[in-house]
Amino acid sequence: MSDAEIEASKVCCEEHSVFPFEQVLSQEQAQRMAEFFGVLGDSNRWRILSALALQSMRVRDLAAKVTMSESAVSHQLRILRTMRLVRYEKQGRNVLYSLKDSHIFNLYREALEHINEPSDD
Amino acid sequence: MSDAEIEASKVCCEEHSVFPFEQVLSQEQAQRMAEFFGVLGDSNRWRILSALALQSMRVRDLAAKVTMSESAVSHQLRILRTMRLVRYEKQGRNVLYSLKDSHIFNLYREALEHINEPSDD
DNA sequence: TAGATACATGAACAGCTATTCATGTGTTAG
DNA sequence: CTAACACATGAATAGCTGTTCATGTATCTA
Repeated sequence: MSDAEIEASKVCCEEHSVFPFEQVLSQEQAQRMAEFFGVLGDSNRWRILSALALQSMRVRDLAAKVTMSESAVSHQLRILRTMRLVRYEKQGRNVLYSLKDSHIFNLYREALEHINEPSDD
Repeated sequence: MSDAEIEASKVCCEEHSVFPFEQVLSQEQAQRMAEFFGVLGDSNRWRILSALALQSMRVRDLAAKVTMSESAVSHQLRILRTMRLVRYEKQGRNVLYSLKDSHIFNLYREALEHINEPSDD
């Protein structure tokens, strides 16, 4: 491992405690955050995302997997697509949906860590 | 930097791509996630959190800072307290609120990274 | 071409949420 | 003790959200 790589690793880790706020978020910034996290504020969307994390799927199979109507799933996928959380790929009359990137994993783990943290009161 | 520290750095960084889902989230797991992220799905709560990130504050000052009524802020702080995102500290007839841990920073940065990511369509 | 299949979408409605307003509780100052 | 202050909280209401149901569009099959 080169000195440069070691430095890179160090920065990578320290990055997690970099203070991200310089002032109170503006209405617009706060709104953008809220819209994004709001999408993650629905249990059925989490079931859909976790299903797609395991395997890319058609709408029909996805609906069966998470026990929702195809219509409901389709509506939700539209929202997830708007937030660029899932990828859309038309294949004949089917549509294959898949997870777009790994940010959702990091968010999930971070949240889980927070939820499982001891009370400390 | 010792070899051990270098290894630690490496693990820290690689951790970010560890696959967290073994199967579709259960209704209960999904519900827990949704409840947590739902709290982050409100722009006023983000403004409150960002204000507290800059400085611990009384309810009254916080309300002024984010231009909300004291009552509205108090209601929101209750929700943030339930999710253990803020710390409550009574000081006479004032109450000092502060950010509880740094998870919120990581979530914020992760979200921002996602939001700012190029479309790639 | 006709019918079936896969998915999307608009409207409507039920349930949830965040604010306001009124009021309650505990603390400090006069 | 009394008034003012800081904050919390319950009820009510307006606005938002997610589902269902009906319908639309595109694709494949017979």
